[in-house]
Amino acid sequence: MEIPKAYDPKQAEENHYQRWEASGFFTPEINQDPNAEKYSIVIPPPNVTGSLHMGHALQHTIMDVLTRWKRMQGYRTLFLVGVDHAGISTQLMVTRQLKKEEHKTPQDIGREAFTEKVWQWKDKYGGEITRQMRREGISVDWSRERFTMEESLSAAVREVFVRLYDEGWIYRGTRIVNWCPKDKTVLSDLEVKEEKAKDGKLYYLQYPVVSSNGKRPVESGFQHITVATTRPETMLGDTAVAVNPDDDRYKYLIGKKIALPLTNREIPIIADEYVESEFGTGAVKITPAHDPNDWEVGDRHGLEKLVIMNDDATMNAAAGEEFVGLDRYEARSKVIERFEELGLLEKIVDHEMTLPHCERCKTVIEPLLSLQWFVRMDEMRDLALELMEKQGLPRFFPEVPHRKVYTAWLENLKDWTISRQLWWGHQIPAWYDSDGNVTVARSREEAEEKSGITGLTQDADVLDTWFSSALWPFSTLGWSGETDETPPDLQAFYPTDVLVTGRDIIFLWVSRMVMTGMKFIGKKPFDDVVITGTVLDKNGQRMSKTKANGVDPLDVFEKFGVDATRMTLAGSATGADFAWRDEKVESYRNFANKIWNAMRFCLLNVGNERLEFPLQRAGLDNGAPPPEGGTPNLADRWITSRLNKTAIDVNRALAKYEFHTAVSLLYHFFWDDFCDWYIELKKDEINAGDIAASSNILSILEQALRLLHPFMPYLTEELWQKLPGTGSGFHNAAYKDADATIMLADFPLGDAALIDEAAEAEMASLIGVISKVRNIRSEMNISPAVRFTVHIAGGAEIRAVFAANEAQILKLARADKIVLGESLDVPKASAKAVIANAEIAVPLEGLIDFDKERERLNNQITKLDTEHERLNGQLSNADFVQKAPPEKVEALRERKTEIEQQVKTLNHNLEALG
RNA sequence: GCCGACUUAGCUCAGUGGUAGAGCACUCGCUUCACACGCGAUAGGUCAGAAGUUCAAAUCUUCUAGUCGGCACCA
Repeated sequence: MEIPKAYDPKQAEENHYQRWEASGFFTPEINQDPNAEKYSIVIPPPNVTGSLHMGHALQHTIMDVLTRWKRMQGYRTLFLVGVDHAGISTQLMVTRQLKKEEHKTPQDIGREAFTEKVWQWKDKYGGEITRQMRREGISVDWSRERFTMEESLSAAVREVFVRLYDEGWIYRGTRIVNWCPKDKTVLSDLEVKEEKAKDGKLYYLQYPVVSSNGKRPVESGFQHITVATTRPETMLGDTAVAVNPDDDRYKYLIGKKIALPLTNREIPIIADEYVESEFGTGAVKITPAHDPNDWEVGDRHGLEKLVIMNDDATMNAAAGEEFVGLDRYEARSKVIERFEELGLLEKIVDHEMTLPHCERCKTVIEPLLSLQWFVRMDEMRDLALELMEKQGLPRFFPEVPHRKVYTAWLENLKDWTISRQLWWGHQIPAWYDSDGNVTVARSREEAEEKSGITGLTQDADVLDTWFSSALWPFSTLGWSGETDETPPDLQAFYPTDVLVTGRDIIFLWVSRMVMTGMKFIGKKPFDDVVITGTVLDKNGQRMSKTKANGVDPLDVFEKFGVDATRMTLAGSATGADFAWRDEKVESYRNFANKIWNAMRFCLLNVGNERLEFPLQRAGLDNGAPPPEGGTPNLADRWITSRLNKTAIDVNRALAKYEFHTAVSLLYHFFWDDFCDWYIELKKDEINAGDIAASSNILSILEQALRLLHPFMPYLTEELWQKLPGTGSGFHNAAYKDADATIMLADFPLGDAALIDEAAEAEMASLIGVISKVRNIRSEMNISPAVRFTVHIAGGAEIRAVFAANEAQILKLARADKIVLGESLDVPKASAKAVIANAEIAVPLEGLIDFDKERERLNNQITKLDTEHERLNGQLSNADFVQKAPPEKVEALRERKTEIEQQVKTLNHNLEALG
C-alpha cells in the first residue's frame, strides 16, 4: 500500500465529515440497542451574527470528546446544536446594512419589513458560524439543529411568559433601569459592565436656601447648602436635597427649601439615613428619575419623579428651555458654565470612579425611569438554591470557585428586566386595549377571547435574548407547553448530562436554565457544568476585537489541522486560562505525523492480500492467550499491559472531565511506549515479514486509535480505514449494522487483568540496559557506526530476560555481541554502569578516555549520593520510622540498600580504572 | 470595599502530604532502511517570600508581595 510520507490533515478532513453526517452517525437513531442508556449535551447556541473563536473551539472540542467517547461505548448520544437569534447584535448588524445599502433606518421601512429583512439576512449570512463549526469535526446532530426564533421555540417562550405572568412571577412596572442611549433599549444588570472613567470629576454646587433663619455663617452673601455630584446635568431633575438626620451641620436646615438654580422650582431639604455624612459635603441632591438610589429615597419621601431626558440622552422640555435638545454632556458643560456665572460653582475636584457601560456598544448607561417588564426572581432563585443545597446540583467542574460564586450570586439576585426596545426577538405576548388595559396570552386570538375585546394592540417590545436561551435545554427537545403528551426527544434526552461553557455566562445562562428547568419540567436541566478557561493570546492578554490579538481557529485548522488544534485545546487543564502558543499546536501536528508514520511502518511490509485474516487482538478483548505462532514475548506482554493501563486511566480521566490528563496519557503511550519502544523492539520481526508480529502490532495500534479517536477524529478514521481487516465487526454492539467507521467502534475500557507488572518490571530492566549503553556511547563520543560488545552481569532471572531479548538489545544498543554472566569479566579499559538488578560494561580498547569515564562514573555516584543522603536522613529520624506508614519506611529502606549497592559497584569500577 | 484564583525549568504549563514533570527552546551527537513534523544523549528548578501545622509541605494554615478575575458601591 502506498502511503504518503507525511500526514495531510486537510485530505482526511475532507474525506470523512461529510460521510459521517450523511451516514447518520451523528444522530441518536444510529443506535440500534433498545436498552441503550442515553447521553445528551446541548451546545451553548452561538450568536447567529457570530463567527467562530477559540473559546467556541475549546468548548466544542470538549463536548465532542465526551460525546464521541460515550457514543463508542454504546450510549444513545445526542449532541444538539443550534443558534441564538442574538437580539441586539443582529438588529444592529441589519440596521447598519440597511443604512449602507438603502440609506434607510428601520423606522423608515417599519417593523414588519425590517423583521423580514432580518430573516433574509439570517438566511443569507446566518449559516456562517455553523459552516465553521462543521470544520471542527464535531459530531452534532445537524438534523435536529435549532434556532431560538423558530416557531416551536417561540411557542415555548410565549407559554413560559404566560404561565409566569399568570402566577405573578412576571410583572410590568416603572423602575429605574439601565438605559443605553445609543441602542435605545433597556438592558439587564448583567449586560452592563463597570469601567473606570477616564477623568472622573466631582462638582461642588451651591444651592441657595430659601427663607433661612439659621445661624450659619454666610460667606458669599447668602445662605446655601453645597452638594457634590458627578453628574451636574441631572440637577435639572432634582426634587430634593437630602442630609443624614444625625448630621449636626445640617440638622437645622431639615424642612427648609432650596431655590433650585437654573429652574424656577423650590425643592425641600429632607433627612434620610441613606446619606453618608463623610462623603462629599454630606448633602446629596436627589434626582429620583435618574438614579436608582435617589429613586428609593424619592419613594420613601413621596417626592416628584421628574424625567428630564429623552431616550437618546438629550434633554427634554422638563429640563427647561435653555437646555432642551442638548446632549447630556453638552448639558453638563452648560450647567457648569451657568453655575459659574451665578457664582454658585464652589469647586471641581478629580474623582476616581467607575461608570456603567453598555456591554455591546460601550456607551455610558443612563439610569432612566421607565415602564418595563420584569421577572420576579425570589421564587425562581429558591428553586435553584434548593437544588444546590439539597442535592449539590449542578456539580461544577472545577468546583472551586464556581459553586460558591454561583450560590452567592443567586442569594443576592435582583429582578430581571426582560423587555427590550427592539424589533428583532420574541415580541412580548401582551395585548392592550385602547385604555391601556393589559391581557397576556399565547396569541392574539386567545387575548381577544380572554378580554372579550377585539382590535387589541400587541406590546411593541421584545424579550431579552437570554429569556429564550433560558429554555434551551427543553425547548430544543420539543417542549412548547403541551402538557398531555411529553415530546419524545424530551422524554429521551432530558435532563442532559453535562453543560460545557465559559464562566462569563454562568449567571446569564446557566443559572436561568436551572430555574426554568426546575419550574417547567420539574427537573434539573443537567447534572454537571464544566466551566472552561479562557484562551488568552501569547502574552497572556484576553483576545479582543479591539486589540486585534485574536487567533482565528480556522487559520489554525488550516495551518496545523483540526485534530492538532483539538488536542491543544483539550490538553489545557479544565477551567484554567492558558496562553495560546502556535508551538503547542505544532507539537500536536508532529504527534499526528508520528502516528501516521507509525501506521505507515506497520503496513510497509504487509500487503493487503497477506493480512486477510481477522486481526489478532493481543488478548485485549477477552484475555485470550496470544495468537498461535506468536510467542508471548516480553514486548507484546508489556505493550498489552501499557495499553490496558492507558485505557483504564484515560476512561478514569474523562469521567472526571480531566481532558488534559487523558491527552497526556495518550501522547506518551503513542510516542514513548508504542513508537520509541514497542515498534523499535519489533522492527526486525516486522521487516522480516512476520505476519503474527504484524498482526499483533496492528491490533495494538487499532485499539490505541480507538482510544485516541474522541480527540483526533480525522486522523484516527483515516488510519483505521486503511487498516486491513477493520470493519463494522469492530463496532460496539449497538451499531453492528452501520457502515464501518472508527467512530462507532467499541471504546476500550481496559482490562485490569491484562496489566502485567512482571512484564513492566522486566521491560524496565531492558530499557535500563539499553539506555545505559547509549549513555556510554554518547558520553564517550563513540560514533553510532561503531559496534561493540556489551557485557551484562546479573541474577539468573534477569539474565534470562536479556537472553530472550538479545537481538533487540543488539539492535537498540548498536552492539555486535552480548555477553551474559554472573559477574563482569572485562578488561580495565571498559566503561561501566549499573541498574537496579544488573551491571553493564562495554570494553573500549583504544576508544576509552579514562578521565571522561571517571567523570561519568563520578556523576552517577554524586547523583546517587544525594539521594542516599536524603534517605539516610529520613530513616535515621526516629519519628519518621515510628509514625510513617510501615510500607513507606520499608520502601525507603529497600531503595537505600539498592543505592548503596550501586554506589559500591560504581566506586569499585572507579578504583579499577586506577 | 467584599470574594476568589494564580505565582513551579529560558517560555507555555501539568502536578493537593512521601525521590520535582511535560512540550517547546537550549547543548552535544546522528543521512540508524516509519517519521528531520525525526532519532539518541545531556543540561536546566532553594516550586514568589516569610512563619506555622506535620515524622514528612510545591501540595495544608496564616501573613506579605505581585498578577489576574468576579461582585458590590461610588452623591
